[in-house]
Amino acid sequence: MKTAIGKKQQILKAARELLLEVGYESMSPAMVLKRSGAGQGSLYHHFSGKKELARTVLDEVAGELKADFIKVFQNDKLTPVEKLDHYLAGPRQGLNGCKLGRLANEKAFVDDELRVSIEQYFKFALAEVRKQVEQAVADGLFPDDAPVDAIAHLVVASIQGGYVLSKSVADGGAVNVSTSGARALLKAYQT
Amino acid sequence: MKTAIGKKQQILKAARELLLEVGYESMSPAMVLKRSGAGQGSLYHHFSGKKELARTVLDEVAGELKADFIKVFQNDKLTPVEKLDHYLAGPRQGLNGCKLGRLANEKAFVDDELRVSIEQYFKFALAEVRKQVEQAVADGLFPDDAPVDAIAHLVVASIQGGYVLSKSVADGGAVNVSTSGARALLKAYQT
DNA sequence: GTCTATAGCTCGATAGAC
DNA sequence: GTCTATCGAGCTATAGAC
Repeated sequence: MKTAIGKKQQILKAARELLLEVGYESMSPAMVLKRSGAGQGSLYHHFSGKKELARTVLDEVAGELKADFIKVFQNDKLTPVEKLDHYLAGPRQGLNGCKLGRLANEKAFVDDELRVSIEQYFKFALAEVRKQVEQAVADGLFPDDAPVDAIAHLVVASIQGGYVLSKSVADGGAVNVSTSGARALLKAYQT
Repeated sequence: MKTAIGKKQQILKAARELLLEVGYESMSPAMVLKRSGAGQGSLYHHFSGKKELARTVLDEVAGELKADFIKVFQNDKLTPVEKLDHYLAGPRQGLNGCKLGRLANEKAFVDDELRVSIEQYFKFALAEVRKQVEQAVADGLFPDDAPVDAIAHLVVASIQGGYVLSKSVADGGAVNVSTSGARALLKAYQT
């Protein structure tokens, strides 16, 4: 018999919110406990420490983002170029930042095991986008000499860079302007 | 008569390095003092605190980056599209991240006066890139109906997002792959 | 499994001698 | 203008009762 909602889930929920709101370095265990309503003991009973808590949340988030991805790209009624367009179309909330990409520059993610969560997600995303670009070339939608890897990187970067612009100029819409630029150029790129 | 190199300059140099290496939240005054060889008193004599120190460094950096920008875009022998291509060509060191954009997601930059340094830089960058895109349309190099603002955002985002990818997958080259994608699409966009 | 209490440390900033 | 000494607060983690 399962408990209604255990402290572990409340702690995970609070940590997920805080990782998006303030990032990893600025998220203290004390903040997590206050928001979740749990005591010190609960956190360190369920997790070895802050790092493992964050790692658990990030792996969950990465899995969800991958599922969103697959949902768009498995629609067999769309051409590869249409799938890329749908993926870019969003819309996105720029002031939050990407749940994973927003953490990439933090010190704890440089040499650390924490980075593997976001690394695996972005490698997956780049590979999925690249597949669509390759298919577009194979279908004659994009030029034969298209630099598929570069275009895949650009597609993902238009989102991540858009988030950086949104944060920098405090304009939640900037990320959607950026992706609309990518959509316009990809549309014109079709042969 | 000027002192050889005052403690103030040594502190600024150390802070500049640390802001690029570890970011703002993770840069403690103690680290700045250790690297610069100065004592506590020197830092708080020249600056009101950590925030003003960072603000001073970021304004300096923003000024330098703006100057680099102008150097590329004032070359009268290049077409607007060639200027954009030169700007994107870099190359860039992805593992460092953008000296300003890498900070955009930190908590202290959300509601804070610190953000104005990077906001002003990105607004300047977006405006400069947009001018080139507009000129390209005026010169008949880009289509008449080109979404100039969206393309300008995309150009800047291809760099910032490329840096995020480089950090995330621990591959310093990813940012240059991303910008090469933008270059390819812009080249093909010409009428 | 959850709680409170507290340890040991580092944070950003201040005091005051020279 | 530079230094050392130190403050109060908050950090991550542990101890141990229930």
